Amino acid sequence: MRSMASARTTSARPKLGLRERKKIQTRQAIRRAAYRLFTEQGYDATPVDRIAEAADVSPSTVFRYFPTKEDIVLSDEYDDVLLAALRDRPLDEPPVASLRRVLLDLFRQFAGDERREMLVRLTLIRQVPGLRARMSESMSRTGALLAEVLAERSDRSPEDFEVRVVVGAVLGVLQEALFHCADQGAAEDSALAAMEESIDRAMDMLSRGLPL
Amino acid sequence: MRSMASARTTSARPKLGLRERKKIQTRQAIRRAAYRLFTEQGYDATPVDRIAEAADVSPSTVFRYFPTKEDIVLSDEYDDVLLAALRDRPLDEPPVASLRRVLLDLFRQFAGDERREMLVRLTLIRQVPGLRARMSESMSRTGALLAEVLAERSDRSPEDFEVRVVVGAVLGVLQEALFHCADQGAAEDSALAAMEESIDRAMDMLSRGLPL
DNA sequence: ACATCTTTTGAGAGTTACTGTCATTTGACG
DNA sequence: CGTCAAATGACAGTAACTCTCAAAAGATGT
Repeated sequence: MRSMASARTTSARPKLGLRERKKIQTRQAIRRAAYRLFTEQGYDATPVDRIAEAADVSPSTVFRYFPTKEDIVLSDEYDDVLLAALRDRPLDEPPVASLRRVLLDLFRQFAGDERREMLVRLTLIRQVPGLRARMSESMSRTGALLAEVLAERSDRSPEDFEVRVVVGAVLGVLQEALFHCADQGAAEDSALAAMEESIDRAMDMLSRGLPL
Repeated sequence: MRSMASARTTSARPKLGLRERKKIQTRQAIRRAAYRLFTEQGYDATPVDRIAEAADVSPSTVFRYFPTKEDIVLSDEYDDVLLAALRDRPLDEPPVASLRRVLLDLFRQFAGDERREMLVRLTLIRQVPGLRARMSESMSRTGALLAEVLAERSDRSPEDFEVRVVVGAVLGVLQEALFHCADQGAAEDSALAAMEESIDRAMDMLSRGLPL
């Protein structure tokens, strides 16, 4: 019935069995229904049962696809992209520079539909404390992965303190930039551009040192 | 029945009515019972009902004192101390330096009992994902408060981007330092000392810039 | 086209973290 | 000691999960 948006996300192989295709469909159906209900009536006000109903699946199925209600909003597949991109940076590039590039590239890759969805997600996360909390955690989980790659690239132990500090700082700053944008510009397109700029500025501050 | 530990925490006024004293007592009773059960059988494995039982209060009462189970582990009163201390720093001191001082002073003030409790808390937080998540959030909440004070001190708007970036970086780094220590040294006293040093090093990196 | 095997789904029962209400208890105070 | 306000406990209800098991549906070989 619908086939537009999945083209780029399903980039891997067009050779998918009916089973796999259906899985992707249900996943999207659940997410769409959820986003719609969340924006209409609010996150807390929409029980999972109603989402299931709207997506025309059983509650069990919803929980099979998303272990928690929060995951419906939070789960994404950017980690792998990020890690791969980081590995591709030249080895002599300073880590903060690499991180900056990789993050900015990621944001720029978002197509129109993805952008709009991203804004919905961000405002939801902004408003619901539970989502904020879990997002911070998933970011620091991503951070641990990034730190591993960085450590590997500079021949350090995976738990090297300095690497972790760098990543911690970058992510702390990133989150701040993200929320800063979500705060001001719920205003469509400009918001994303502003976000890129914010990230850029923040990273500059980090590599120059924080005098302020 | 018990009155030893509350001496320093109750520093404000010894003029407490029986009511207030009992409130403090129950609060401590609940927390102690919870910590004991958590370390004995694990956080997820101990329902609130059992905590209530062990603390000899009703489940309702537990929820009255701690809105969520997570709050039993996470709630503390350091924010006010931190903010007050930050306000007391000389105005010409660079913000990162102020933050460093204020944070280190806080850690140094901890007495023996408080230190041990702190370690229990940290390892719990480390192990339980839900606690990790909510801790990140409460830290960024604290961050917002710190940012306000810093902005005020340098005549900026409370949402000033640079201030938020600075605070974001400092807190990101702080969390990393905290977890780093909790990771390695569950080893009693040395852990806290190591923590102070970690914070110190991390802050140094921040103000010098992140070249690595 | 059919039989079989595997994966996905739905139904239902159970647990637990909360929320709200209301009657009872208990410290505060004149 | 009586009265008022605050703290407590008992209870009912909701919603997010978890587990189990049987039915439905896609994959696979003949």
